[in-house]
Amino acid sequence: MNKIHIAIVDDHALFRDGIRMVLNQIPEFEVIYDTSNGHDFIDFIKTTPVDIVLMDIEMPSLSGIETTLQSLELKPDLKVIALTMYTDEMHYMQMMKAGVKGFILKKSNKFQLKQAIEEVFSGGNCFSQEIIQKLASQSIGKRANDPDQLTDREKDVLNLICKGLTSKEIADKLFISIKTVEVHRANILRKTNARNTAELMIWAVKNNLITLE
Amino acid sequence: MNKIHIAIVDDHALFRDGIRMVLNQIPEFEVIYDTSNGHDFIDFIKTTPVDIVLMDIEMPSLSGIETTLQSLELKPDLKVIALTMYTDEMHYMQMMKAGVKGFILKKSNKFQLKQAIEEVFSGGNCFSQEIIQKLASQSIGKRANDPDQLTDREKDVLNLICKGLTSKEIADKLFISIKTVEVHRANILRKTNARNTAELMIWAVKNNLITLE
DNA sequence: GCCGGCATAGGTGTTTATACCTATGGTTTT
DNA sequence: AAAACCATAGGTATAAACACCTATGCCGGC
Repeated sequence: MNKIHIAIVDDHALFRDGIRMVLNQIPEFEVIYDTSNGHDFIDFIKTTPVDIVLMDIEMPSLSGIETTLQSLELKPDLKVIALTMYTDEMHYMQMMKAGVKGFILKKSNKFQLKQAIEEVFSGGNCFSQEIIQKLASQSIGKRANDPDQLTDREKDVLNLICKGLTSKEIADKLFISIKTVEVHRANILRKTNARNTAELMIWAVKNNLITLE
Repeated sequence: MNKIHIAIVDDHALFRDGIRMVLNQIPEFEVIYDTSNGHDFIDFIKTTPVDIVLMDIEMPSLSGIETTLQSLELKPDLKVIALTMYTDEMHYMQMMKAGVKGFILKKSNKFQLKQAIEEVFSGGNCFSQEIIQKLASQSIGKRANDPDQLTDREKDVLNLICKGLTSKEIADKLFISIKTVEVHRANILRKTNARNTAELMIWAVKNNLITLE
């Protein structure tokens, strides 16, 4: 029987070691590679086929989103499952857009992980219940109030603002000019009637556009 | 030979499973208990002796700090090692004050973890290099006086900041100079390791010092 | 009585955010 | 095709936040 070949990309070494052992304990799985950064992973898949990748979203240097995009450009059949700590709409949307086949929260247990990998390997999707419910409740909450809708790009910027990034850092992350970020900021403030970053964050939390946990 | 009995308290099940396997692989270690929450752990140690506890700091409901305090009240000889994802001065100070014997970053590797456990078990301390350097650079010029938590006045200012007031508005509201508010702001930022208002609000929410709803 | 922590406040910078403005290329809608 | 909207980006300001400095009066512990 052919084992499912799994790679792990996560900057937390302890977590990586742990997942590796958990998965290797399951007969049909074999972790063939793990690394702390996206660059190494991109190099790796150039030479070695991989069935499933468990990809951390929050990583320094090359983010999980960027790594996924570049990986799928090289190997369009690669099945990427995003590992995330939080339930965060922006990450979710970006990763979906990037082409991941599923999400797993780090607080899931090994049975859920096993199920997710099997599901995705056999061609399906896997999105954790909590994330789906959260998204659902958010889209309901959105229709209820707020006449001034933010555009997709504005939501991207809003999310990064609420993570504590400066305009410069947001510009670098989104590969756009700081001036563009400032325009988005100004438009967001106008639409939300917020006077500054703090009021903006309050608005964002109250309108369920971001999560602070 | 007597094995070192280890317990793990962390709300991320996958991480817990992983660490458990990593540690059980090492002959002199034995993970005898793991749980996702502090309450269960407190109950557990009432009946069962434990040598080392790996304690996650960021946990919902009962925090790692509270759990550590209550555990040490019950079992003063318990050796607690804090597991943390971030490098945040307030957390270190609070955990140190609570009586932990060491810190380990989640991005450490298993060798560092093994070393840390052995060191603490044999009566020593273990504070990861990165944390020590960070603390050292922050406490240059300071005395042995531990800057533990926010003062009452700082909490007043923090609350108003998180309500969206500017420094000027806070000054007017508290009948003090804007310069004083700015000093408080700076001290709060230093103590919380936040770089700006957004990061400060994230910290405040995570530490239950403010509510946004 | 001394010392440390705290709240107060001023000085002097740099960096970041915010407020306006114009402008262009690309979609989508009408 | 024209209109409306969006993302992009530059210019020119001011306002606010942040960094690092000194200093003083008050209060509580030793």
